[in-house]
Amino acid sequence: MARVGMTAERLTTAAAELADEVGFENVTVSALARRFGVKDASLYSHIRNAQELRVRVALLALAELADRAADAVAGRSGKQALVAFANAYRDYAKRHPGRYAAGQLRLDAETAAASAGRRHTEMTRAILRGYEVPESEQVHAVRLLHSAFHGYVSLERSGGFDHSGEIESSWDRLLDVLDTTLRHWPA
Amino acid sequence: MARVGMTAERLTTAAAELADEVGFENVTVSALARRFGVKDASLYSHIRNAQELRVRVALLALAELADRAADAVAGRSGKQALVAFANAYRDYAKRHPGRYAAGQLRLDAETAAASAGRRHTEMTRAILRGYEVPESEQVHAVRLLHSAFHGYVSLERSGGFDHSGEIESSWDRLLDVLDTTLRHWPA
DNA sequence: TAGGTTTCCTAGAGGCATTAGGCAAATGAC
DNA sequence: GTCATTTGCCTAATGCCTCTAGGAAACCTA
Repeated sequence: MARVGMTAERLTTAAAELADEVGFENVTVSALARRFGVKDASLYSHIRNAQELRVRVALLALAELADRAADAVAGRSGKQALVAFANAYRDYAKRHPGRYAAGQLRLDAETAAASAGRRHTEMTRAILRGYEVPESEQVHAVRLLHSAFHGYVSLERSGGFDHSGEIESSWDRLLDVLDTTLRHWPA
Repeated sequence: MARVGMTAERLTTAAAELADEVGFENVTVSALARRFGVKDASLYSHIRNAQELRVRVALLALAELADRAADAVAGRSGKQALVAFANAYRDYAKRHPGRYAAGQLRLDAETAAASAGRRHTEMTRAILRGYEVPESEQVHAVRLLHSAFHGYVSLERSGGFDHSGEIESSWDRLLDVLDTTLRHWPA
């Protein structure tokens, strides 16, 4: 039986692509096997189980998002950096809905610690350098920003904003308001 | 064959309870059938399919959350109302993780319009009465609040805050900051 | 080339979702 | 109470998904 050259990395990449096409929840060992023209059982030479596949896609998504955000933020500071980061974040979610969803997977502590997730935090801290948020408040400011971005994108994706339109202007206003809030961080 | 008295409502309630126990994604027709001591196929006398079951649990969760929030907000205004609403929201998510997850299900436009989702929006608008956010900006302010609350709860649930502690103080600061932001809503 | 390792397959088991038809309980009409 | 109709549960079956174990062939190394 000729080998098709599957590797865990190839499977992961294909699963990520499939996630964007059919939704992360519909990425299955069976669907992936069909994509490679092999039988389901063949995949277990490369991945332990379906959960490992999901975790791999999640890690890939977190890394991609961090790269995109880093590119967008490079050379910018203050409001420009904030807006660039936020737009990279939302843009990624819109272009790669399945990967974005994968990035929300709950990971075990060890895996999470090794993921690109901490790069997101570091980048956000770097953005805060353009503002005068006290050191003791930085963890709170980081969480406010991540909550607002993720919350907006999440509600947008689940249709929470479908009835009232103005989605783009709400996003722009959100960024304005957050910028102002950071510039006048309350004591 | 004696009847166990299943109805769509009873199935929905049981599914919601099961969601909180094992996670919304693990609520299946099979698991529910086991809970009632009947065979899987018997449930189809009462529900059309698994998707209908999920939608029903989603609607139940949205309604419960709206009731909780309404109770919490009653008789309060300004920052107190904001904090009460937000705390009801997060509290519900913590006590009923499975139901909360169900509430995020993407619904078709008709179902969404008939759901308790709009009550959330109305309540938030009522909270804004305690602030001087211009009418034209209210949709943006509502979305900022919902994004922040949902984002925080969501990231908390998926372990995004596990590495740095201070989760309660970050929440309290978030509410302070949002209150201040509303009081000085930027033009 | 020989031998060891790895990858693909088959077979199978168990879980999940759903349909169709049968039988008995429950309900409604007289 | 009797009878007809409706409804709810079951069985049987189909198809999809996940995963294990063992076998055959491809691949790699010495």
